[in-house]
Amino acid sequence: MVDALLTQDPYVKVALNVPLRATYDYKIPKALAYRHHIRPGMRVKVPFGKGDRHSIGLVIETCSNSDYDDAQIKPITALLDESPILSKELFDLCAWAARYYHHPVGEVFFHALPTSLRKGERPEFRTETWWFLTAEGKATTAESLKNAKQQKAFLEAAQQHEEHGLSPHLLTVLELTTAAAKGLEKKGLVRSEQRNFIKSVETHAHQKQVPPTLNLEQAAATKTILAMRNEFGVALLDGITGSGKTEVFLRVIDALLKEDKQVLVMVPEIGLTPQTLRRFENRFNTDIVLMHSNMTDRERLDAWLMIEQGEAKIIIGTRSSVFIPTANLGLIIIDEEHDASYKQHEGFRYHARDLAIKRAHTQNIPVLLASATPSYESLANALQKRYLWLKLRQRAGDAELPQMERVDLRGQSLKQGFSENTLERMRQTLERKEQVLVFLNRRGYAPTLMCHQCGWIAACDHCDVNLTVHKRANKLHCHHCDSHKALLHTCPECHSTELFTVGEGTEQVEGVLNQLFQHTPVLRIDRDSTQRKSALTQITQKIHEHDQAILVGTQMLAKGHHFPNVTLVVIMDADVGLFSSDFRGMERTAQLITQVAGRAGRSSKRGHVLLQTYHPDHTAIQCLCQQGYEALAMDGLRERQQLSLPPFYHQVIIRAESQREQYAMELLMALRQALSIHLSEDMQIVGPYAAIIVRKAGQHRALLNLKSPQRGNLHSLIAYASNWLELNTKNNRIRFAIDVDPLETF
DNA sequence: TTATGTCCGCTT
DNA sequence: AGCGGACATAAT
Repeated sequence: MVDALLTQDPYVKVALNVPLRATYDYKIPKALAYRHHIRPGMRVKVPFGKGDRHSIGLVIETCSNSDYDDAQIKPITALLDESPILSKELFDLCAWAARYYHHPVGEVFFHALPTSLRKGERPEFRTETWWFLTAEGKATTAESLKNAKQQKAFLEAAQQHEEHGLSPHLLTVLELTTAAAKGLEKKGLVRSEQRNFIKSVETHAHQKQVPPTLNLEQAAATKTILAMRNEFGVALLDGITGSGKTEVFLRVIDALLKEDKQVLVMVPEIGLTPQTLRRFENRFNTDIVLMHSNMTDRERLDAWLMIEQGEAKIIIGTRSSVFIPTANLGLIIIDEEHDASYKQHEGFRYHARDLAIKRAHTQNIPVLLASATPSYESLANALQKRYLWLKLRQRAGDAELPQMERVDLRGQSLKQGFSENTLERMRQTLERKEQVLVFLNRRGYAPTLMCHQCGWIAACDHCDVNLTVHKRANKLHCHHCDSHKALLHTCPECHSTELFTVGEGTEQVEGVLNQLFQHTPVLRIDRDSTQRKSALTQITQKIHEHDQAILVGTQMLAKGHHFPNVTLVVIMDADVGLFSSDFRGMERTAQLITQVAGRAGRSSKRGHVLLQTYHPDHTAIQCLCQQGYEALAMDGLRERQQLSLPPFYHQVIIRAESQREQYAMELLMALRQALSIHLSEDMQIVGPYAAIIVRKAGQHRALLNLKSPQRGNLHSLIAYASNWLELNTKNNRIRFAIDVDPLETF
């Protein structure tokens, strides 16, 4: 019997890219089994759903039997990979993540792949056409082609580049046409060859920078990190703004490159990648690959392959790059590790920092977390000696940390949000030909549009929020669901034309400052002013052109930018987040203020920070101004411990949403009931409660909060809950999401 | 009466 | 997710 030779199991469990927790069994056609050995991590095309629809799936395991009746099991249509597309390591990481985050496996696996591979394309580089001289072409003089100018030029070039051939890149540089090439090919003088596209072979001609001298702290940190390079470990590089963390990265990377290892550098968002990229390119003579959501599918696949095959040694990427396959990874760096954008807050709600640590653990390599304002989680780990705590408390060069001053707004008459005192300080700064940075974390013109006659307020039709006025765009914009409508000039309720705005956003402040400082350029940096591609670069350029300038912006300003001539930072409203209902409000505010403050005085001139506040005596504001972020964080951690909050307690939030008002809440009440008999002593259930913004994008939202000091019990409870939810949400169009280690609890 | 909309349930 | 089938509602 030929079949006896078959060692392959007859069935496979396949994960599909659908929000379903189940995997599906298929049989392996004999013809396929004879020729290929199907293993976990390979992609297959399978029939799925009604009609003759097909989906791409990933093989989870092969098995000798199935719970299903053989007759019901359909055969695989095609095998798409000869070897697993996901390495064992990444496969295990995804499987672990699916379990940890209680998310459907298929979606997790497919999230780890670039879009083109999700669709079933082959994992191959883009190819490009190169042109080479033939023996005949070598013997022919270009002069003999005097009638065909283009061909003559082409042949000359081909002869000049006989050794390496002509790349498409060279063709454009030398202004040669493919038409000419094809003409010569017919004459047998040149031939073409399809070659793998490897990232444009731009020789980075600029001179490699000479590394600056490290100060003692930097040198010590570098040494310590290098000492842990051959095994798993987490180091927290806790360096104040301007302390030269990046320089430490560069030194460590340099050492690893010499050992031919790869380094993954994660950054919070795309905005930071070009800047980081430049800094790295100026130092290293190696291909650096970027990975972020603004790239095309093709670019992403090429980048993915470059890393997988070890062609590129350094990758700079956002959240999703934690899943990139590597040939020889030696270190993961997570810059601005406190940043909330490492956590995906939709669909598969993973935290890239936490997954990076998990990944490093299984690959036995170190992780470097870096921040001037570490998350309370990481600080707790550092305090408990789970992470190595490396502190940089000196600014690089002769720069000093800026002085933080409170500006008491109580009883002051304000000029469009500025106190007279603040304005005077701004004037003085500008007179010294220095720059002022004004921070206001609210974009648009004003957060409210109100009717003077009847008190009507412009609200979103789909969410329980007010609409933000955007004057320049002449729109009312919902910052929660992105819907917008034309700016109104008459009240829809009482038809009065006396509509007025309440509060200020960056757009308004920009206008105000233009009025107040007519001879000073005012530059706004927020999501609206930087939407166009390269707009941010243009603005940054302008900032560097002028010595005197005012920058106005939102938290975009807080993220890693270097403005050497800014010596005064004005924080317009330091009280936002002081009385937040979210327990992380204070942490966030402190991080934001500290980061923005850190933009001041980065060169030799001392910087100053003005915090406008109505609560100058608030302990947090006082602590931040006088003792700094670390002291405030230590207080915060003590408080978290007393109140049984993260990182001492672990949380899982179950969110439910439904078009109908009460459905989500009722579902969660029933769930709470169902869970109550499975509760162990140390577990708490809070809720269900309505989300702070109950209705968002037309959906009514409720939450159930589960807490426990121990992960184990919590996870089995969630596993039960997720099953229960799958069974109980089928028929009433309620959608649910499980959020493990949530960053937002409302 | 037929065309169009909405909800439900199923995928191996 | 994405689709078809069942049922309900609106137009002809």
